[in-house]
Amino acid sequence: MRYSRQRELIYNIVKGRCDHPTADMIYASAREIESNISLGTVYRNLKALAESKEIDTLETVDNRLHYDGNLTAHSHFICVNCGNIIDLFNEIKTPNELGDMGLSVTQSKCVYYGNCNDCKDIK
Amino acid sequence: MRYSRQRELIYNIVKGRCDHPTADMIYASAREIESNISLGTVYRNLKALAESKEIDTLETVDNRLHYDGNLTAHSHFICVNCGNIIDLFNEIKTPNELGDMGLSVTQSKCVYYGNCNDCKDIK
DNA sequence: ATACCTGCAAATTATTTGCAATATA
DNA sequence: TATATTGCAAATAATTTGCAGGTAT
Repeated sequence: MRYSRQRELIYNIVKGRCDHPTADMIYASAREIESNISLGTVYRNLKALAESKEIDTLETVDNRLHYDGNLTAHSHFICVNCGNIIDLFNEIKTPNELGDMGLSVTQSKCVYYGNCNDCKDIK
Repeated sequence: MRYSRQRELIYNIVKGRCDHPTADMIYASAREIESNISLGTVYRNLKALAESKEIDTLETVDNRLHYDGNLTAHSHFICVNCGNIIDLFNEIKTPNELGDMGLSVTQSKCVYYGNCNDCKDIK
């Protein structure tokens, strides 16, 4: 991967914020600094950065991909009312522990990724 | 919600299969029985059934919403190579336990849903 | 009879891609 | 110089929606 000013900007934006922005949010931020950066470039670089594991992705019910600059292991709480996404560090897991933070959990979804038995030897 | 033959069909399709079909897969199944059911009807009813908690949704990296007829608490394993989605029951959680099933875990994503502090009193 | 629900097709939204020009190594 | 990357605009893919007619209660 060759260096590009645009990719570095996008990387820094994602790394520098604590919310979990979508591509268009990152595009808006980027244009404040690089006024003619294109949306295609933002999408292309977000995808490249995610593939090279420099940033992480978060899939939500709103059907838009969210990006996360924090690569340390953590979970997320998503408010079904306002859509706010809250980071959960320190192995906070039980509904009771989350309740103590003011978060009433109604549902949880846990997804593991990796290679299944059939694809064990591939890549 | 009023009864409709189409919704009952869609509901039965989602409940009756163990994979985690997308809207177009459900549409294809539905058309085998109800040959002129429309894609819009499938989308509308899947959304309605998910909102009324009769079926569940599963968000994946492929950016298509998957549906799950199994409402019992369980997690999922998604193969990053073939995209196959495997149900994980019985509180199987650690990478070691998953390894024993032939699943090599490289990543996990856990998302909790509910109301945040600001939205506590809403609905 | 009153809405809810449908099929259809067009609209919307998110994301991807082809291309000619530009920038990096 | 070779080719990765860009901006732009058009294409694609998933999902939603407006509407006129059909259907459940």
